[in-house]
Amino acid sequence: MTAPIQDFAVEQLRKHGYKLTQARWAVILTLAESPSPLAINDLYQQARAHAPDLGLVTVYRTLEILDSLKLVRPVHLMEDYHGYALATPGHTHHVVCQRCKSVVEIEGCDISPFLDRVREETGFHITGHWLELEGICPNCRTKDSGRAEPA
Amino acid sequence: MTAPIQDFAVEQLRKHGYKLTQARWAVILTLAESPSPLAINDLYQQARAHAPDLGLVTVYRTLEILDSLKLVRPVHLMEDYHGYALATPGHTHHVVCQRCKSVVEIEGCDISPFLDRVREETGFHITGHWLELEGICPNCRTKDSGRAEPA
DNA sequence: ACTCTAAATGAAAAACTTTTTCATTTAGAT
DNA sequence: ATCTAAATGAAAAAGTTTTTCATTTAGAGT
Repeated sequence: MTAPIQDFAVEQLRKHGYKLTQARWAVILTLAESPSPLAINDLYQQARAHAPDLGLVTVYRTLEILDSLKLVRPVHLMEDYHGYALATPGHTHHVVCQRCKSVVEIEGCDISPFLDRVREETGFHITGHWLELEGICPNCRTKDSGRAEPA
Repeated sequence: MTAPIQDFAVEQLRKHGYKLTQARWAVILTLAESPSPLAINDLYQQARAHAPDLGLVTVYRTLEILDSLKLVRPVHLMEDYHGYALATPGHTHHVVCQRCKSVVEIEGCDISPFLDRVREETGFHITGHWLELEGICPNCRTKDSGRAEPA
């Protein structure tokens, strides 16, 4: 079993000289526990379960740090929703379930044939990409028209 | 030579029963003329060159319509910037130049080998994706450390 | 275990963004 | 030219994010 993702986040935080405060722990834990990306306000609400007098400002500030350390990644959906999910370091992507909004992180991705084509057609030198996938998770697929609303 | 992209937008607007007002024309033209995706406020400022007493509210409202008709697409960059670019219908992506922020639309994309892998690994049934590419455009590449700042 | 201090916090205010409301104007059908 | 529903801009309201500042806290040094 690999180390929980929140441990990595905490380790990195420390490594970069940030203190591990209750507020930060609450935010990290909430993100780690959440099956789906959390919009800032939801993150705030849920994190208060772990740290009752957490302030919204602190959530902003913590996300800012986590983002700068690449420990969290914004997840945009095709429709409206926009939230954050914890991410392991390196180049990863997320698949989000349309129905229940749960996210799964995907390591690596090989879309080089496509990138080659773009390079040829546009003359751009491609330096990076951002890919988000949307689908239906196995769970929602079986329980076909079942429940499965997230918090 | 294919029809200018703004003509298509106007045609669609009409087809859906929207009036072609000065304000809307200014917004569409500004987007069409812009080499790079425009954040809402920049769009507003620039569009006022075509319609001096345009209001910001109208820019919001126009974008809302254009978005609902899929005539415009939000473009997120890895770093901060977030703006809108006119898009032809159907499934397309954008490549954005890191240096000068110019965008080029890319038609079609075949990343199915990758999608197959994700399907296998996660069990998700993939229904859609959102891909954005970042790179250096031919222009910025040749004029190596040259200028090339957009508006 | 206790002390100390820079870093972090929450509350309030300020700044900024987006949406709503409403009286006036305009596109375009007749 | 006339008419009317749709669209507009200005102002207000609602919502989001950032700044400021006095208080609290993590954790290094003792």
